[in-house]
Amino acid sequence: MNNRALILLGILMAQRQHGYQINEFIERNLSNITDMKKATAYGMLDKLNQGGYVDIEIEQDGNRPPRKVYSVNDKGRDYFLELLKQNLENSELVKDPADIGLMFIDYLPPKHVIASLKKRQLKIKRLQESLKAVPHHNHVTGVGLALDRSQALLKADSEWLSTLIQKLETKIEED
Amino acid sequence: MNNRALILLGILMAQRQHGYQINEFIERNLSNITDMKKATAYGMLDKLNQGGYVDIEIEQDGNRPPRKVYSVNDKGRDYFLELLKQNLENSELVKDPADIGLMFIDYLPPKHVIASLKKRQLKIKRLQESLKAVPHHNHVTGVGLALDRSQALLKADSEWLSTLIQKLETKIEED
DNA sequence: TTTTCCATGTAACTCGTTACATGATTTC
DNA sequence: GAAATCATGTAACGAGTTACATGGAAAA
Repeated sequence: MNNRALILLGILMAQRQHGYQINEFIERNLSNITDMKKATAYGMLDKLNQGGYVDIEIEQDGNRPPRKVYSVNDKGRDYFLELLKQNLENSELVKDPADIGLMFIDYLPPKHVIASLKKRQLKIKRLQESLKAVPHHNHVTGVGLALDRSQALLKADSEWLSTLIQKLETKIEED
Repeated sequence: MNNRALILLGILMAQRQHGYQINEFIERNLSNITDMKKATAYGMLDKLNQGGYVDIEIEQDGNRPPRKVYSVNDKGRDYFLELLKQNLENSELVKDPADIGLMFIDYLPPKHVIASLKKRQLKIKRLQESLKAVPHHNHVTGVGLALDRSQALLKADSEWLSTLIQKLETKIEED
């Protein structure tokens, strides 16, 4: 249900952290997994605190701005494990925008379609490369596992696209 | 950019229709492609009319409620083709909730993880069957093409999951 | 005669993003 | 001395969903 909460609790399970740290981590390491923005994270962390899932301690380092350090408590740990279990069990059809245009390719001349799909192919290749470029010091488990799945799906997408392009090309030659 | 508009214009490209008809079509035939709800569609159709992309004619059949029949005009046709081209060219990483839990499997005993992932497998199988059950009178092109892609991705997902489960099982045996 | 279908619409709400505000501190 | 970093937060906005309202007609 609450995937944002799962992400935040999961990050905090590794160690207590303050919001800024968490947001840095999300931006730097989870950009391929989630779009969660800072404002959303800060708000969610407060909600998790109000719900009694995380504790807050305020710390200060010299004259730097004070920071709220969040840590998962027992209730939060249970909640996390429950959310995790649900997430692992679940599988839903993702409504992928990439499907939409495919429904209507008959309205475009086949040559145009092929040209557009080849551009799509290129973008997929770039995505694949950007995923490969992610440092894989944690590539067996943790974040790396999620990236591994993304790569598998990208590969399948790319292969499917190739055969579609081929079909369209042979169809053109038949004229 | 505007995928809802693309869907509605695409549906209207086939023939002029009134809102109720369009919503029926979406519910019955596009449930695997989009989640768009009635209120959203009605609102969007009005917006497309205000934007000058679709024309409205009011018709009445006997004593039934009057209906607004929407049809794509020339400007709308151009817009549709532009949106279509953009959509076909595009490919972005889908942020799939199914990735999230994978990052945290180390917090759960391997046996629990395996059990949960097997449940996920089952759900994927069910999704595959439900896609196969969609009448494929239009399965070479049109909606069928989008469903074909979904099936390819589901298959890849399922295969990836299987190898992950296997890895986890052999890991357990090593104890 | 109650339910379902036809046909459209709107008001309230949720979730999340954008954009901005603050203020000290280190870096260029 | 200007810019980037640290650290948190809020107000305004937008897209979309939920839930409801309407009212006649057909089906059960």
